[in-house]
Amino acid sequence: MSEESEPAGDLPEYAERVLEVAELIPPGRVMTYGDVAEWLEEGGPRQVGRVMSLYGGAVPWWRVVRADGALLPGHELGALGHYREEGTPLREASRAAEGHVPRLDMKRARWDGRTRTEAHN
DNA sequence: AGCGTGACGAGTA
DNA sequence: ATACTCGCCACGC
Repeated sequence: MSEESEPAGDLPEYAERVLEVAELIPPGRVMTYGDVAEWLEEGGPRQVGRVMSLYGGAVPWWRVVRADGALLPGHELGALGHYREEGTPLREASRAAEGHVPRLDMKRARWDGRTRTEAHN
């Protein structure tokens, strides 16, 4: 009573917004944590990351990635499976090191939110 | 109230 | 390209 608390079963408004953006990202494309934060004009990359860590399971979490294109620690193979399935531009190691998980090709995979779905080839 | 931590990002060495 | 530092901001102890 004296203080406000989050109603169980519902998410904080900020979290809801973040998840909403995550769902907007078209398949084969990704957005960085920083981009999402900027797009929301609120919070920062770390806040977005926190939301994803807590509630990301309800949305295509693999489309929200780090700016350097590294896959999520602990979910690399899971994310990689989705990327291959969606045709997300990956930057496979030219060094052909086995066991080395490829990183995302941010240059091509990064989505600016222009609903552009156009060809990048 | 202070301190450490984290699904971050950019800059520097 | 990798490693490290600093800035950022919310949360937990």
